Parts: sequence; structure tokens; C-alpha cells
Amino acid sequence: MPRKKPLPTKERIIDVAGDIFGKNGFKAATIRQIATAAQANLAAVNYHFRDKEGLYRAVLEDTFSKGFHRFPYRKNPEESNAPDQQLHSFIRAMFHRFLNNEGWGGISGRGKLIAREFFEPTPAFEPIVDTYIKPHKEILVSIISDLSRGKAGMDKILPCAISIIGQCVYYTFAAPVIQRIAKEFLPTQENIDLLADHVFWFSLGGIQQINTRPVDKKTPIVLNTLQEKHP
Amino acid sequence: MPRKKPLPTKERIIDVAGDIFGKNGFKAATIRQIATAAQANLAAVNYHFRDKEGLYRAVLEDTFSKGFHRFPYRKNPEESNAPDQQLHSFIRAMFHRFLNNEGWGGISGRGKLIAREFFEPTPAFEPIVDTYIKPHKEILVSIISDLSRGKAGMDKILPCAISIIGQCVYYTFAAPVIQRIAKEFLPTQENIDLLADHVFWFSLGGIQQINTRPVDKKTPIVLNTLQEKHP
Amino acid sequence: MPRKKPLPTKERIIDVAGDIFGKNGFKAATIRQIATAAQANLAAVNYHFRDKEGLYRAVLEDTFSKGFHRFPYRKNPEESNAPDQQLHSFIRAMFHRFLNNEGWGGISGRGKLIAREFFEPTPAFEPIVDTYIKPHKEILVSIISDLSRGKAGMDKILPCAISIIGQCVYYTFAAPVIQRIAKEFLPTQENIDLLADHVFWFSLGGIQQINTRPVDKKTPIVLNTLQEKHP
Amino acid sequence: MPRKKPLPTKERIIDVAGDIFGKNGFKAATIRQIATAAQANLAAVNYHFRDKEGLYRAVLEDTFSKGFHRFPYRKNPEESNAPDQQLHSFIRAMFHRFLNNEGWGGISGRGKLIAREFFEPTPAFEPIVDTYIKPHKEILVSIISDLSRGKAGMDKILPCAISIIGQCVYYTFAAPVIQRIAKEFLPTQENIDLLADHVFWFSLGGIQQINTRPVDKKTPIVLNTLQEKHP
DNA sequence: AATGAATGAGCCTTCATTCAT
DNA sequence: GATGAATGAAGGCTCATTCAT
Repeated sequence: MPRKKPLPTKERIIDVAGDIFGKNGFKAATIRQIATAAQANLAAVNYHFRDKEGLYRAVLEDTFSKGFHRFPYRKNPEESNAPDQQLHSFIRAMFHRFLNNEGWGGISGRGKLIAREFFEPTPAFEPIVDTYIKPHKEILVSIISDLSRGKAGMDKILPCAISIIGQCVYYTFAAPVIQRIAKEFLPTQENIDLLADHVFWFSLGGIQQINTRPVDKKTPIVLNTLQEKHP
Repeated sequence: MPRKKPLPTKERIIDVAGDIFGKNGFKAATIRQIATAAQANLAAVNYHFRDKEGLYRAVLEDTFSKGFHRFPYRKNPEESNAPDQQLHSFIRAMFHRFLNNEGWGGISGRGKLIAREFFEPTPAFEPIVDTYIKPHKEILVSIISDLSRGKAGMDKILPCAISIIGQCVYYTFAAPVIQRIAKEFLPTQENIDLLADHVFWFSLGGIQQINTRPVDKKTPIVLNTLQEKHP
Repeated sequence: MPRKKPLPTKERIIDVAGDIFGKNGFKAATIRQIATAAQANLAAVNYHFRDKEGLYRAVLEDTFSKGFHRFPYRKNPEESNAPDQQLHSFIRAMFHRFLNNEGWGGISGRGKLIAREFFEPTPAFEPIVDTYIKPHKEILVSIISDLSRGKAGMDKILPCAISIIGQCVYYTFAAPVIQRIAKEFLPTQENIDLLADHVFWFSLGGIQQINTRPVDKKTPIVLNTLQEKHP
Repeated sequence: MPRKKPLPTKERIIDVAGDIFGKNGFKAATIRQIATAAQANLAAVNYHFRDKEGLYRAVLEDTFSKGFHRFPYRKNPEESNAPDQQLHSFIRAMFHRFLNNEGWGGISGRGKLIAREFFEPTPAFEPIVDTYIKPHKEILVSIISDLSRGKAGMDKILPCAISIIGQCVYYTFAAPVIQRIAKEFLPTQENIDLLADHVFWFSLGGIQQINTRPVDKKTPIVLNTLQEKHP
């Protein structure tokens, strides 16, 4: 049964804009490029989204919305709630959200869009933080807390959370560097689960270490290599 | 005592270009902006560097050169060579390279320059990889190998290296996100060493976990939350 | 008693278009602006008036039609036909037509529409000239002729007519300048009759002077300030 | 002796921009049109004047500056200071400033530029008012005062000044209307002095009338033609 | 070594208009 | 009678680059 009508112009534009904004960044991407790729008129962008920025906002929202909708993390009530299992699920879902490219570009498309927002957010990112990022973080925090049997304070939990997310993000978004120095660990559809496993175990060890390290024991290491050299 | 003479035009341009390319990216940064900030003529950039891209190359080389020169990692012959100490040194040096901003902008200047190259490298990055990144990676690899008493293969060492670098990079470059969700762990001059400590301990635990994990034990966890939803 | 129904779309558009064309001129006014202000669909203008220009034509006709209908000049049969009285009436009616803003914007609405047509007429103005301007001029000519007891030729009458109309027009349309250099004589609802009086007396004196000046007496004044300076 | 080099780009642009802004108004004029006519590159406008608006400002200043410089009004010390002579000079200079088109367009060029500013001033006009218009007005005020032997107050002088300027302005700028209803009085190089003479005599009569009219005598005329008709 | 003037390419946006419904 | 979607044309502006001096 054939598809009756192609996607309407508006959605077609969002679709290709995701890739193009992702690959080139907001500034370098041109709406000409986008309109052409979407087989739409140049002015259609302004008609539907008012602005290049309006389009960008729509793309960003669409990206997160679809990403979290298709790869949600939710405690599975039918299975064991063991926190390590939850952590594993969480990490794996994150990898899949970043890398899976069914229809929308993965690492070389909308993924980079997200990366960019992470380290130089545009105004369009603000609502995304509230709607998607913060709740997501809370889940991770509660998992780590569980893993620590409730004994760890935020001073330990939050850095762990950052370490975990950092690995996921780096694995997926620093692909160009990884390719150059350790190309066998480039995230691909095939090894994505292996990588997620690695991050899971590595982080599990990390969390345990952080929780067992004696609080008062100051690092005794002398770091005289850090004596800054003066020019 | 002679009057310290101002930097010559060429260096002045490199200097401000570092910040501006960093803050805005290659495309969005404009030669006018740079020339104005450097109090140089608009045509001076093309005169000295032939190209906008030529300037960018110069800036990138300058950034890495100065970064590694001022915060080198070198085994300290006067102290214990214990590999955990070395790892600590390595991580700390990395943090300082990224964040220290004496003269060149730290997180909000040349730092972002590096981040960008990590996940969308320009042609100018290629020589940097060979000159700086690869040797740097080798050091880390050898430290991790030592930590594993030589028993770990590259299949374990490399992912660990990536996990470690990922944390460092994320901590420093995802600052905008961290500020929004865990602002007390924003890297600053004051807590930079604490953060480095955290990453050190977390990674130490991670490496140990990876090394002790039974190779054949497949993750038994059922991840049915990953059943992708179809639209 | 039935609810007064709102003006139909077509008239609503003409209404607001008068103001908008007046304030901004034909080119600068946009159909979007007009349609929005009239709470009509963007395409409605083209639907009802075919063209932006078609709408403009309709607006212009409407403006003059309403203006002359509401403030006609007609010899009043019940009163003295003294030509000075007629001149006074004529001038006063003109002021009122230009300035009165019951419903259609006065000086800052359709008034400026007329001003613009005076010094850069559009094709739409041509029929207006025949229908409204020329008959209006004839009335003034006949009044001036009467004031001269029929002794003045067109060579004297027409310039006087222009002088009179010029004053009225200038008073009303050069308001922005008047406000800056003599703001107490800005035409307002309150002093409009005083201004009309002034123009009346000034013009009366002017006409008399023109009629008494010896025809052959050439101005004897030496105007050496007019020796043009060369750059 | 041949002219060595053609006008530099910047001046060429100002030159043609005067005509084009005049003919079409700020909005409708395009910098493409201007650049083409000036045989300059499109970007030259932005280079030299930053903005379309910057160019407009330059044109306006240039217009007034040249106008007043070439046709100054200055009491001629060598001749009689009779105020009526002064008035004549003043009026004639004004006509020439508006109409003379040696090199810069007269009635159909920069003249309309001025007219437009009179009844819908742009921000660029503000400094012009202070620098040129106000001093110019003061001269006229003092002439009228002299004509009244110092007995007239501002309440009489200012309206007279407006009446005089109004005639001059209207004569020159309402040319399109004049052509349609009294084409023999279209201002041209040939009859410009005759028209100035007319305005002079008409205004002289007007001023005298205003000064002799009994202050308390209210106009007795019944203006029942002004009973507004209701729609 | 350095600069002011000028240029050509390209980008975002706006606008009047049309078309299918 | 009226509308939402879409379009082609054109406009202002920015930018990297070049060239004569």
C-alpha cells in the first residue's frame, strides 16, 4: 500500500534542517541549502518558521522530543529494580539516543546539533534544558543514589553523574578524534552495545571507588609537574 | 630599563583571534571583528596569514603549542613513579591546560577552540593530532597499562583512555550545561583540583573494575526498555 | 433593535488602508500590515481589489469622496454673497477637510495621502484631479475674480489661487516642521479656525496688493545676493 | 585643461543618491539602483556610509549644505536695507535654492527630498532643522518684524512667516498639481523670478493687511456651509 | 610592512501574488 | 466569499579578499 502523500513541506524542512544544522552549525548552515535539500521554496522557511532561528528552535525541540520518545528510559516494573541494572539501561538508552540514526542522522546529523548546544548553548536550548535535560539528570542522580544505598551526598553523586554523562557524550561526539587515535572504538551500530557496556562497568567501578574512598584522606601526591612554566 | 614594546601586529592578531575563533567558531568569527579587536587594519590578516584559514591554522598551532609547553606532563624523576600518581598528574595537567586562562582565555577562549576541533575537526587539526594528540594519548595508554600491571590488552586500555579523556573534556567544555544542572561543580580556578581529584578516583575505580571484570561474563541484564517505539 | 453589524471585510480594509498608506506611503505600506490591521486574511486584499494598486485607487477615491461630501463648499443662498465672505468660507472648508479627523485620521492619516499625491501623483490621482480638484479650483478662481471686480486676468488670478491653496496645504501638511519652529501654530482642533482666519486676511491683503500694483512697474530691487557662488 | 580624475566613488554615490532618493523616497529607492547609476559596486554604499540610512543622512546634509552655500541669504551691506528689499531677496533665494538644478536635480531631484522631509521627517532631518532651518526662519522673522516697524508680536509674525514659506514650498513642490490646473505657472528657469515677484507682492500685501487689521474685530462671517454633514 | 578603497559572492528576509481548497 | 500554503523576485547587508599605494 503506497504512501499517499509525501511529508508536508513543513516537516520535510525540519527533517533536512536537522542534518544540515547538525553538520554545519547554525551560522554556517544556509536556508538556501536547507530549502533546496527539502525541495521547498526558499521563502517557505520564513513562511513556516518566521526565522532561521525559528526553524532552528523547531528542529531542536523536534530532535529532543523524538529522541526521548523513541528511546525513553523508564524503570521497568516487570523486571528487577537492581540499581546496577537501571544504570546499565540508562547508559544504553543514552547511547542509542545519540547514535541511532533511523531517519534522522545519528552521529553526523542531529547528534552534533545536541553536542553543540552542550558546550555553546543558543537561546533555543533553554527550554530544552528544563523539559528534557533536568528530568533526565534527576533519574541518573536517583540511580546513583540507590547504588550508594542512600549514603552518598550530592557532593559525590553529582560529579559521578557528570562523569557518566561525560563518557557517553564524548564517546559519541568526539568520534572524529576517536577515529584518529583508536578507530576500533568508533561507535557504530555494531559495537554500540559493547561501548555502552564498557561505560557501564567503568562507571560502576568509579562510583564504588568514590563511595569507599576515605573522605578525609587527602591525595598525597605531589604534583610538581604542574609548576607552571613561564614564557 | 626599556619600555616593554607592544606585541607586533602579527602576534596581536593571533592573540585576539584565539579568543574570537574560540567564542564564535571559525565561520561565525569575522576578520573585521578580529582586526578591530587587534587594532589592526582589516587587510592585515590577509597580509600576514594569506587567508582566514591561514590565520586559523596559526591560532590552532599556537594554542596547542603554548598549552603543552606551559602545562606539560612529564614523569617527575624526583618522585615515585607509582602509576596512580602518574595518572593523577596526567589528569590534573589536562584540567589545567583546558581551564587555565592566564593570558589566553581558558574555558571561554581558546578552550572552546579545542573542543570544537574534537568533534568537528577542520583540516588544520590534522597536524595537531600527529604532533600533540597522539603522543599525549600514548602517555595515557602507558600509564593505564602500568596500572594494569601489563595484563590488559588494548581492547581494555583504549576504552579506559577514552573514558578518562571524555570526563576531562566534558567537565571543562560542557560547562554551560553543568552550570544549569549542577552549578557547584562548574570548573573554576578554585575547585579545579578537586574536580581533577574526582576524575582521578573515579577513573581509578573504573580501570580496576574493567580489569577485574570476568571477561566472559556477559551482561545478563534484560534491557526491554530499549524496545524501540515505533511512531 | 438589531446589533449593528461590523463593517464587511472590504470596507474594513479600505478603512485601515487609508491610515496605513497615509502614514507610510504606497511603497512602504505592506499588504500584510493592512490585512493584519483589518483583521482580514492576507489574500483578501488581492481577492477584493486584485492588486495593491487597486486597493490604493479605492482608498484614494474614498478619501476625496468622503472629504468633499462632508465638508462641501457651496455658496450659501441664504446669506450675503460678498466675495470676501465666500473666500473665508472656502479657506475654512479646506482647513477642515484636511484636518478634521472624525473617523479618518486627519493630519496623520489620510491627510498625508493627499499631500503625497500633490507632489508626486500616482496614476490613481488622475481621475481625482478631474473629478474633485479642477472644479474646486474653478470655485476659487471665481471668488478671486469677484474680489477683483472682474478686472483681473488669469495671469493674476491663478497665482493668487496657488498662493492661497499653498498656504492651506502647507499649514496642514508641513506640521512636523511647524512643530519644530513655531509649535504654537500647529493646526489643532482648537486653533484651526484662527489659522483659517489668518490665511483669509493674509490672502485678502495679498489679492488686493496684486490688483493695485502697477502692472508695468518692474521690481527695481537689485538682488546681488543672488550672484551664485561657484564652488 | 581637462578634469584630471572623475569624482571619487563616495561623492559620485552621494550625487546620484540625491536624485534617486528624491524621485523615489527613501524606502522605494534601492541601493542597487544607486550603485548602478553611480557606476560603483553595490557594496561600496555600505563601505562608505555603513547603511542605506547612513547614505541618506549624507545626502540630506549635502543637499542643504550646498543649497545654502550656493544661494545664501545675506543682507547686502552695499545696498539699501529696506525690509521690503530684504523680503524680496529672501523669497527669491528660496525659489532658487529649491529650483535651481545646476548639477543636482532641482525640482525633480533633491528638491523632492526636502519636500518629503518637510511633511514626514526622518530622524536624519533633526540636525538639519537646527543647523539650517531654524536660523533661516529667524532671518525671515526679523525681516517681517522690520516690515511691521517692530510693532507686531510673534502671534502675527510667525503665521506670516509660515504663509510666506508655504507659498514658496507649494509653488515648487506641488508642481505636478500646478501643471494640471495652471500649467503656465509651472516654475521653470524662465519664469522663476516672476513667480518670486508674485509671492513677494502677495506676501507684502498680506503682511500689511495682518498688521492693519483691527485686533478686536472678530470675523463676522457666518459660515453655515461648515455645518458638517453626517453620513 | 601596512593600509584605505573597492569588489563579487552570497545570505537572510520581505513582499506581492497565486493556487488549491 | 474567503483562506492557508506556497512561490519567485528583489532588497539590504555582510564578508573575505584584492589591489594600488
